[in-house]
Amino acid sequence: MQASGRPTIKDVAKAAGVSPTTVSHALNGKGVVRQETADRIALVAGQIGYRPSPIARGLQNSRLGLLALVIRPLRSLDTFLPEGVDYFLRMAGAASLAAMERGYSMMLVDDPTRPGAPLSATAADAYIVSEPFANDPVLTMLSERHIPFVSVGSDPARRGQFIELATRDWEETELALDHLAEAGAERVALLTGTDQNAWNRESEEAYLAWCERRGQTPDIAAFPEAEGERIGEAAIERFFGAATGTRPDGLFCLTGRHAAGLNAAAHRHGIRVPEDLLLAAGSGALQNRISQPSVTTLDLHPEGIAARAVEVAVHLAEGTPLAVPLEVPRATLDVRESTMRG
Amino acid sequence: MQASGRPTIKDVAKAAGVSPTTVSHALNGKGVVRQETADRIALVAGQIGYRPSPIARGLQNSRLGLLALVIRPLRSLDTFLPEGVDYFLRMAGAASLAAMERGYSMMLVDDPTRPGAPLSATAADAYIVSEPFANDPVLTMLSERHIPFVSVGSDPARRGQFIELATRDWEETELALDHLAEAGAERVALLTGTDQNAWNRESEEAYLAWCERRGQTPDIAAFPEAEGERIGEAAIERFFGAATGTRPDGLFCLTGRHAAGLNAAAHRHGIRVPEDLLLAAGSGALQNRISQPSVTTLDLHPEGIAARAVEVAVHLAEGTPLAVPLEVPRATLDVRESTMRG
DNA sequence: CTGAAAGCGCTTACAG
DNA sequence: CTGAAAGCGCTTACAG
Repeated sequence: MQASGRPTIKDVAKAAGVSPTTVSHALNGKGVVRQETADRIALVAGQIGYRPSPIARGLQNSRLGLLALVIRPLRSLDTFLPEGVDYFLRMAGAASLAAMERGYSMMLVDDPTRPGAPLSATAADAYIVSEPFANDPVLTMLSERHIPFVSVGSDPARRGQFIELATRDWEETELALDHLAEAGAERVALLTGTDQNAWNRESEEAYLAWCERRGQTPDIAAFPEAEGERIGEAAIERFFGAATGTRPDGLFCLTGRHAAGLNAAAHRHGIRVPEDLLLAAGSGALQNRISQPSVTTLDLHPEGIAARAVEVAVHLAEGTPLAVPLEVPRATLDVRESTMRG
Repeated sequence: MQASGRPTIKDVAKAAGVSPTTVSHALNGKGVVRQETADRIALVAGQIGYRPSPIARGLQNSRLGLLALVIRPLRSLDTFLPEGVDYFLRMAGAASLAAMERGYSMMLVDDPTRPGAPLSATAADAYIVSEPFANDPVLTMLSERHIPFVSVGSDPARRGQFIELATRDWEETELALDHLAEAGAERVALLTGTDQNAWNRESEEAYLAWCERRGQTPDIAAFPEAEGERIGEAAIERFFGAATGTRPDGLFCLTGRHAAGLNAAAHRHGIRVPEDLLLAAGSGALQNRISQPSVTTLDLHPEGIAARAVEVAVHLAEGTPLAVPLEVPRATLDVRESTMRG
């Protein structure tokens, strides 16, 4: 008996009058065991409630069939509530399913670098780190410990240093900006977040380049992701307040929650969407689909991203070569009322 | 060196010219090691990229600090998409956070009874099984293998046989039905799901008892959970079609997705909510909050349920007594336009 | 202060 | 067909 009271393979062996080796063989269908013996062992094992320890088994090849997903932005979002974090929830769910399909379990881990982190936090065979921050300590730690990982979106301070699933932040931003221009916007502003990740940084770079090409003066404001829809009033003040010079007639919000807040605040201030302001959001949330007016968003296809990330993680865990192209599926644009004039 | 190429404690010992024991002591701050030696060991360990194997460590006390959440209804929902499954996503997110706070990781597991299930699927220290089906094989398996678990909502065929967090399906149904009656409904119908779980069963029982008390003829229809909003037309036909005798003027839908579909379909058929039909849903989804008209829902407080379930699971994992009351927080009613006349 | 030995619960060559 | 032995990578009394 184990300390915890759980019967071990020895207990089964004793009870069945055989050796542990034979129990192992019988229960795993390996080696050669007389049918009669195998049956008896199975019976006895069932009777005394034996279950093989996955930990002891995992010790042989030091693999548990466990993947871990670390969604970094959740740190600053400070919530798992679904409003506006559709993207991450869809990603977590899809990643769990994709892992299951490949014979792995998926663990959601907050921050494995935390001092009090449980044993399991570092026990995964491979890690997926979504949207790491600049010089992200999680990547540093995984790298130092030689734990395989793939990041979704690069660490903006260490591009290309690790295995990363390239996101298409740049082209996605252009997709949205071009759409706003085609819809009739002359002066497009950018509302970004304050997290130091690739999504924010590259989108901003892409926006600046886009403005330069069009000969437009850039107009950027950053608000904390965690504020979500609450930024509405402040953002209206920033872009349309008395102190403002040229007002934008198009706005690209990098997050759906910011867009939702701005959409509602615009209505309160008599700024009509889409007549006065064409509005689009980077990562769509359910409320953007349902709001009045509904808001045009990018669909980044987090399910596709998750599936790809899991595929890579499994290859890393098993040490097989990465035949996979290290990029995510292309985003699509869901055009809605906020960018449809007339 | 390990087979996988990962350095082991022996490698560190060799490189530092000490015994594995001393390495263990030094790295874990146990025993007594001269500062000088400890420093050297730390340095060498860093250099060769040593990381202690959580699996080997876990073997000592056969605990990994890992909890698992099995959300049974996801099987039939067949999706992790957020629409209308707010409840489970909020639950999964909150459970992950609650686990982290208590020094555990949380694993989302599909079905540990599956033949191909990974080692990790059965490696958790304790399991939380949400809304088990009747005679749920997952509960049977966990029970047979003496793996600690708590079910959220009972297995309707085996009530009270296992450790379960009692849900308040009965009183929650009454809360919604009473509200519909107070709002002016004379003939309240019930739209339930087809899953064989406690939520569906007990709600139906509560509804029948409620009808009996009020002297009202019960009117129940069941539609598959997986159909979600697509049930709209069929449900309208069922309750308001030509073949229907007495039409209901109040309707309680057990799921938010069903309610959303019905709400939209009612509008298309000229059935006004709330004027002609008072509508309430059992487990609210975001779209119920945002739809036109918005729909009154119960808030089951999945975060509270998750926190409680994790608390119980941790006690089970650690073998400490359950001082916790085995019941979930009381649901509240979010009254919205669909039940507000005038 | 340091290390040899036993042990955690399994699996796997290998010998009988 | 069955079992003794070694080993997976650690930790932990215990002896020196």
